[in-house]
Amino acid sequence: MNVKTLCLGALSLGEHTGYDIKKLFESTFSHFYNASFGSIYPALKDLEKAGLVRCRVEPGQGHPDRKLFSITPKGHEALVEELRHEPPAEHCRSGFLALMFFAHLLPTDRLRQVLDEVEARYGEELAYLESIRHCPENPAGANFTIEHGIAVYRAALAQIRDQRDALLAHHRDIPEAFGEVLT
Amino acid sequence: MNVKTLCLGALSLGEHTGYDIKKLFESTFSHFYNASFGSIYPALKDLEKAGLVRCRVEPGQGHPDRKLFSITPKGHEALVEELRHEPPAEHCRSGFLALMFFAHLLPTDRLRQVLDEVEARYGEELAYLESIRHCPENPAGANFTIEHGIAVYRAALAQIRDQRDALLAHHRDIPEAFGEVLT
DNA sequence: TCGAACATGTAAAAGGTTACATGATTAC
DNA sequence: GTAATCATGTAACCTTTTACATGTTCGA
Repeated sequence: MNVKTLCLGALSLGEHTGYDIKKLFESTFSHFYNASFGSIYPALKDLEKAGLVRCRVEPGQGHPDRKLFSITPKGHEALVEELRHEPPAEHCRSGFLALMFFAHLLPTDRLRQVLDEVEARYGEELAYLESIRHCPENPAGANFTIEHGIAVYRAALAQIRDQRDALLAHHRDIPEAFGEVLT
Repeated sequence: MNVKTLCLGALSLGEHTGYDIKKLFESTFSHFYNASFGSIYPALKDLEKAGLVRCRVEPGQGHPDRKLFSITPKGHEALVEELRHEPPAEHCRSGFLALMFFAHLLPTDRLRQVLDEVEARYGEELAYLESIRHCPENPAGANFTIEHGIAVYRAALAQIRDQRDALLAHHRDIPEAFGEVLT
């Protein structure tokens, strides 16, 4: 799965600008995919060159012309074909868990700060997903991803809240200097 | 967080070869980070050049010499410093949820196959994490990441098992051809 | 008046994967 | 005899991020 396919997928939902698609990545897609302008705009350009999307220009008022992209029949076919063969692979890299793995190397304050930050972030993501769930106009698959996100964030938050106090209580600050102990 | 920092972290646990570190990524780290040989070996080389790790060569029996890397005091300092400043960012891209979002574009058989595949994979990951939990020699942080993984996989599996039948029951195969409906 | 939202785009760099090259040993 | 495990490494490629460039409108 890549940005190009997801842009095509976004356009299968209706006509959108690159800016709109960025907002989609930041909202509905945010718990399972991210993309920056630097990958979205070139993706749209490639898709247009390949004839999978077409573009209609709307004069801009005080900002660049809006380029409204829509999917073509060929694009729809290509999307269906890709979804049929794309393996459900996951590339999850959690800086949070990587940091936690080495908790014994962190100062206590820093450990607390990391836990606070992640708890707050997951809380926000969860609140957002809860605010958009049970939406009748969503296709069934979209609701599945929302429920999945809610289930996962709830479990993650519960685990963090459950373990944080014990973790902090047993935590010892590392000594300031190590000298040549490990030489 | 990147492969270089995690290699340094791996070596903070003891002397290891690049091959060992790869196995660590595939086991203990697998639910929050992945890395291939193509990134591990160059990372180790860079770390050695920077004086953060050193290398001891053990003659190989029927295979290339084993290069045993260990962290230097300077490397330990650099690791602690990086962990202190690295933000707990996450880059999770789930091909599974991306596919599910567009479930209405998938043939029913394919949808079932995706669900089966992911359920099996999560089940294996969960079983693995459950097999290594409560290990006394693990640092507290490592156990935190294991418990976190267990909580998240359990929730994910429960959600999939809870929704899959309803999802499949209401699913309609897409028509074979679209023609010019969207033109 | 200051920042956020709207809107597009490029170029360089970072980071990593995939595929390749090599080859012995061990377990089934 | 065939596949997996052990063991290292490179090079080309791919994808994506980051930083930059530009400029208006609207709300606090």
